[in-house]
Amino acid sequence: MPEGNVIHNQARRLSRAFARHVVTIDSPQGRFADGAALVDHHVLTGCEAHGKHLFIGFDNDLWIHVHLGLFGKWRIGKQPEPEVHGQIRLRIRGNDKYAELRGPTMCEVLTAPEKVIAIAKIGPDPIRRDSDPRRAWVRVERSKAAIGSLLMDQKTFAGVGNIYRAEVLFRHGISPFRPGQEIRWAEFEAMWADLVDLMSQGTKRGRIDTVRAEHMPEVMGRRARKDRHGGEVYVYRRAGQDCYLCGTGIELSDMQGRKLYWCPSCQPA
DNA sequence: AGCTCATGGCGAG
DNA sequence: TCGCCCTGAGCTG
Repeated sequence: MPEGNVIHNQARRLSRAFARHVVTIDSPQGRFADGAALVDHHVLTGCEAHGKHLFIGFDNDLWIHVHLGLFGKWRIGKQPEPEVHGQIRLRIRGNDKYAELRGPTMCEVLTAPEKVIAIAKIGPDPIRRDSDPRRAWVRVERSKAAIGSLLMDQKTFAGVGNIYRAEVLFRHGISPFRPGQEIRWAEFEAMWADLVDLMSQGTKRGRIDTVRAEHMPEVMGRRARKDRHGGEVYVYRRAGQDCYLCGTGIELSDMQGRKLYWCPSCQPA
């Protein structure tokens, strides 16, 4: 259940495990058998992440394009690999490592031009140094849609998901319901810079932490014991609990079918 | 054992 | 905007 930081992390791990190796590619489940045959026994040249999209390159100029969706998962480990169990869409085997992909929304083979087109459809990704935030700004600046919705729009902010959306809005005191048109350049610029920092940190750590150092003592003292997603956050999945900073109850509503968390007092309309 | 929910996105209407 | 796809963990009973 990944946001962009996780995909970038996986791209690095896959590159480290397989780049420059001749690899065996197959599909134990069978649903990717045709695609696997196109790149099997080729040299894996490297992996790239663009937002939540992962591209795995081969020396015959073909790419595997993977999107995990909500349920997809990679498992990467050292040989010997465990016995196959469950539905493995794609398996990669090198000299000493293996990787298994389960449950992706998308797993297909693209030619190099098709890969260029796929990337062009994605907006700027805060984790990539080559991203141009002005591409996001022009979409925000002229949109009547809520900023909470724009942050989840992959053509505007590639790689941002439900946690970073909620947390970056909280950190900047911005209501999720404010239209893009009413966001000022300074606010946008600050949020973008913050996403670059938070998501890059998230890539290294493999978890999403958004609580500022000066608030940690307060948060650690009052947070609920059980929260599965793993990092320290201000509002995500904290509906009904008190805001760590002002004590107001964290609100929950539905925005385009996704859960949205915010503090009505720290993020006034 | 069965149900619900999850860091997503697509296509039909 | 809704339903649907995909899988696994964490509940309930």
